[in-house]
This record gives sequence, C-alpha cells and structure tokens, in this order.
Amino acid sequence: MTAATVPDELWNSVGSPTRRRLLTVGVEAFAVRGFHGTTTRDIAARAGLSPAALYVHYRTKELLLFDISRIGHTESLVALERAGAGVTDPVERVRTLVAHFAERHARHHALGRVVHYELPALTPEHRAEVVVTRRKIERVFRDTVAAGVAEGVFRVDDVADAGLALLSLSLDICRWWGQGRPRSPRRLADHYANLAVAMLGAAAG
Amino acid sequence: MTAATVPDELWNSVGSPTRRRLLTVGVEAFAVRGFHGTTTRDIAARAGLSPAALYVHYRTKELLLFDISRIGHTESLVALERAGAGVTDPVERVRTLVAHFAERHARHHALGRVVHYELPALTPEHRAEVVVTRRKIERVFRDTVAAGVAEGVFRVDDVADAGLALLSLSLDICRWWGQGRPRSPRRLADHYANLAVAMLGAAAG
DNA sequence: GTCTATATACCGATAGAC
DNA sequence: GTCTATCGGTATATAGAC
Repeated sequence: MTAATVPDELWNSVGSPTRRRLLTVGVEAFAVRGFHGTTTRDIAARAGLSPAALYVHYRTKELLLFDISRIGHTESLVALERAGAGVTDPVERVRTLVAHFAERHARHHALGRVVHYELPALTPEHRAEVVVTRRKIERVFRDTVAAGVAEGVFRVDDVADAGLALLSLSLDICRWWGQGRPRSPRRLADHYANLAVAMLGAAAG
Repeated sequence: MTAATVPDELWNSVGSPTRRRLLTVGVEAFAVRGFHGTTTRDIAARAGLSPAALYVHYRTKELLLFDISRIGHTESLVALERAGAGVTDPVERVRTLVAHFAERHARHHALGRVVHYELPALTPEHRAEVVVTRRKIERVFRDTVAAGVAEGVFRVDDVADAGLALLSLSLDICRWWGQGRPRSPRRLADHYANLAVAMLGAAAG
C-alpha cells in the first residue's frame, strides 16, 4: 500500500532491462528508507542480483540515484509540457497543468519522494544538473500565472509566490499519498484543479 | 543560508541545556543530511561533545530524532490552536491559520524538514505517537473548512481534500525555503493567506 | 557527566573466477 | 554480466577511568 509499484514505462529511454529493474527497485527502496538508509545489498537483493552485480550497471550508489533523479525530472517536464501544449487560455491552462501534476504525484508518489526529498544526497554537480530542469518546471507554472495576470483574468499579490503555491499544492501529494487516505487520483486532480483556478482569483467556471 | 539557526525557544520544555543543544544541532544535521546520513559523531561534534557523551542524554540516535519530532509536533499544534483561538469567522480563521502555519514553516524550515520528511526513520511505536498529533493538526484545518462550508461562505468539491490542500500549501514552504528565493516570511504568509481564502471560493475581502 | 579507547557489526566497493 | 569472497573504512553503541 505504501510501497507502490513503479511503472516500467518511466524507463522507456533505458535500453538495458537490468538497469530498468535497478531503477524501479531503487525508487521503491529510496522512497521508504531514503538514500542513506538504503544499502546497496538491499537494492541488489530486490533486483535479484548479488551485491557485486550492481556495480556493473552503476559505478556507485549515488549514480543510481542520479539516474533516477535525472530521468524523473526530465520525464516530468516533458509530460507537463505535452499536457499543456496548445492550451492557451490561462484558466484552462492552470486547470490542465495542476490536474496533470497532481495526478502524476499521486500515481508516482514513490518517485516523487525520491526526486524531491533526496536532492541533497546528490553530488553538487549532479544536483546542479537536475536543478536546471526543476527551474524549468517552476517556470511553466509561473509563466502561466503571469500570462493570466497580464490578461486580467487572475488577481494575485505576487506572481512568483502564486506560481510556487500551484507547485506546492500538486507536489505535496507525493508526501501524504498512501497513508490511509484512499482516493481516486483523477478525482483528486480535478478537485485540486478547481482549487487552483479559484486560488488565482478567477471565476470557478 | 540553507543551514538555518534553530531557535532555542522551541525547547523551553526541556530542562537540560545539553539536551537543548543536542536537539538544536540534531535538527540542523538531520535537515541537511537526513537521519540515516547523519552520524552520531557529527551530532556530538556540533554540540561540542565527545562521541560517547551523546549517549548519556539519548540512549540511541533514534531517541534524539523522536524527541525532536515529538516536541516539534506538539509545539506546532499548540501554537496553531493559540493562533486560531477566538477567531470564529471561517474566512478570518482560514486566513489566520494559514498565515501562521506558513510563516512557521518559513522561519523553522529546518525543523519542518525533519518532522515531515524523516518520519519513516522513527520506530513504528514512536511514529504512531507523533502521527496522533499530525492528525489533530490536519483536523484543525479540515474542521475550519467544514464550518465555512456549513455556513455557506466556502464552496469546495470535497472538504477533506480542501483541508489537505491548505496544509500542503503552507507546509511545503519548508521544502523550498532558503534555496535562492529570498523572501519575507511575513509577506509570504500574507500572500498565502489570501490565496487560501480565495481557493475556498470566498470573496477576497 | 565527560572523557579515551574500543567492541561489534555493517557498509560501499573491488578482485578474480566463470 | 554474474557470481563468491573479501578488503578497508566507518557506523552505533559500550566499557571503564576520572
């Protein structure tokens, strides 16, 4: 229930099946015990390998975390941009982006915990690389708020704060999901989309 | 900048000065490196003690985390109830609660990261104990939403979801605070209070 | 209550055979 | 690419003097 299955489609860009299995069990382990609390022996055992076999695919434990984080961030940004493609009306765009991001963080809450909470465990260089993608995700939300304000359909005190608020709303789902609060990801996403639109001062049309 | 100072007032209920110092440096260390990534040697060194002296005050590393988590949760609930005491109008109550919780998670973002993200590192018994307090905090927000809906001043799809949304909005601040986004905690809290009230379908009076 | 010294266990990573 | 065996380092926690 708390330990969710990680969908294999996330690793479509990864050719090796063993690497895909390591990415999946890595997410499951890191999400529950954290990066430092997970042993390479545990990861290997979950993947059905000996402790040594891991190092053929990832030279260090941190490189496995980096691969998870890098792919997780990139796929998230690509999916977000695809969801919002062609949606120009600010109200509809906020509704679409928040619903997509919320549903994603409900369905992939284990991956969410790893990419959002294990960031400090990355080397400074690797962290800097994924932070670039994080900033792009934030900008998608902030630019949409700014566009709505410019068109006069949104009314907020501060565009940057409101953008972060949209992000927090959807992202924090990965923290509490699966702790005795059974919900439909789709319904939750719809509710949050409505909350988001209202939050920005637009009519709840 | 990222490593914030932890205010000593948080540990007013703790008599021993050495314990207070251990609680403070424990928060600082756990917030950055996580529970499993922090060594007892590091905690002891930060407190100006030998590695062995820690065990006079806390029999295990987990008991230090538990003390931080227990006090952090209790103080948070007490402060929240005090902030909302006497505020009965649902709109003003939401504004007050969200502003308080948001400002707290900005000022005490290190403590927030420990109590919210290191929960799985507690023993099942200790985790169960702090979860009781967490549920009470959630109920403060949810009950306020429910009251506003009953009075007809709020309009939401689902009371529980809206309550969690208020919580997410304020709580997630501790995740992104101090990462190159300088802000005034008070101003941010005011902005978020306005967003929260609007989110629930009330007039932004 | 603090120290130095250390027991005991485990961790990340490597060596070398197959 | 996987295995068994293991190195070297470090972790939590304890023993015993002061």
